[in-house]
Amino acid sequence: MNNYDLKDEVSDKFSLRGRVFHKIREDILNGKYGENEELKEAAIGEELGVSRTPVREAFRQLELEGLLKIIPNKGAYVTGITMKDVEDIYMIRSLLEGLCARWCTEHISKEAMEEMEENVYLADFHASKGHTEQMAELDNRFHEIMYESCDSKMLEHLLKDFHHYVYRVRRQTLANGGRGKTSNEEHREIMEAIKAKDADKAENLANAHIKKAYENMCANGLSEIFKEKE
Amino acid sequence: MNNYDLKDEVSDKFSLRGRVFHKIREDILNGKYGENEELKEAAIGEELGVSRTPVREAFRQLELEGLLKIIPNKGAYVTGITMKDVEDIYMIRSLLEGLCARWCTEHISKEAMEEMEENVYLADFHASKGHTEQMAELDNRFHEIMYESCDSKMLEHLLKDFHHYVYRVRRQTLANGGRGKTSNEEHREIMEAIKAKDADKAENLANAHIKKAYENMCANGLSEIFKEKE
DNA sequence: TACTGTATAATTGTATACAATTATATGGCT
DNA sequence: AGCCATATAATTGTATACAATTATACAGTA
Repeated sequence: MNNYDLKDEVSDKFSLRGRVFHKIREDILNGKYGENEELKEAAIGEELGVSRTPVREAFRQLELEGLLKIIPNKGAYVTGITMKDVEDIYMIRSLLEGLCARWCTEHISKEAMEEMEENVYLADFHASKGHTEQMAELDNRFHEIMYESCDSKMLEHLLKDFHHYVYRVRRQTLANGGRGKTSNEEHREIMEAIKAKDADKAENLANAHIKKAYENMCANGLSEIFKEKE
Repeated sequence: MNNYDLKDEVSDKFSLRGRVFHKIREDILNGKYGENEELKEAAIGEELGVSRTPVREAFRQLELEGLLKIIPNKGAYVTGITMKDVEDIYMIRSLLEGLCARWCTEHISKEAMEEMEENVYLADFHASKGHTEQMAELDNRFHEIMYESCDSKMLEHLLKDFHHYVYRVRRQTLANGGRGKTSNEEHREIMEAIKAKDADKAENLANAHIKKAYENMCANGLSEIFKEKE
């Protein structure tokens, strides 16, 4: 079980529709379908061994996620994700993670605060050992704790969406650079600001944290991922 | 034709599914269905004179919009929108409109800039005449110009979503207070900052503009709308 | 009465059939 | 040849039929 399947709550993995939804989304995000490619209900259904009905429902959901563009009576076309989209998302995320850190400072529970501290200490340990897999898990969890502790369903939902949307890109670049250690230093600072109830500081730090993450991504071959398509 | 039906691009109004989607959404936002009420596919379909198929598709979309919660094999339940949601959205929007104004400053076209100027001058005129209907239209359009000129599909989409999401609430409170005039003063300042290529100023002004709009909403009976439900 | 298991009904999930729309191919015309 | 109209095929939109799951009612038992 990984932490990235944030949409499971809404589109269960076990119904046909849910499985189709997840499958097509992965295929789009992994580049199986190219930009502007037309997806045919019957073809997808046959490939997955289901009828058109669940495929259609999945299409409608993917449209609202922005991954498909459906033209009535015509077809469904892959929207994909561009380098500019990634940049925009990170700038938007930067602001929203800042707000999230602020609200977190005001609303975080004792238990969540403790998990956050634990997270930072544990990540410190894994960083020293070079455990990249665990580092990635802990990084995700750190942000998730923030999302869940800001006491805003709206903001939580938004940030989780973004987080997932750039998952594929992150996965590629996280492996490369050895940002794990410095990233966790930033987590520690954010955590301490929250603990000290310094909302302004927490906001600014979280803000900067995302921007640095983006800069690091760029430095570590974000353009490589897109070079074949753009 | 009003400017609020921003989802028309994605769920056309003329297919059955599109009509069902819009109808149910309106009914939820207008309070026809209460919080946590269960919506049955067959009942809705019968009421609208269509089969379950388009109803199901509409349900799946409404789930992703956050207006329905679908429990597999069980049912669809109305989520609704709370006062806290509105507050959160306005705080989030405040940040994002700021970013939008910044990007606008960097990317707006000559034509859009001109339309924006025109918008402000025209609104000035209608404000002096007390034409609230036209003022509302121009207010919407002002923000839409910004959204469309920030050169970011991501941000544009997000802001249009939020804008629509609080439509019902805005409609109720816009009529009350005579904020039209002061609101347009703020528009003018934002417009001039964009024209002067002062991104920092544009961002700060747009930021404050949304916060003031929210404060005005609260002062003009936001709580009245929710009093029967919360 | 309270509880439980089972049968029945209601509801959602999926597949299929048919209608409407759009794309493609064919043939005649200039 | 190039163009247009028409026929044909392919694809999406909707309705219906059936399967699977969940809720409800009821009888039997302690």
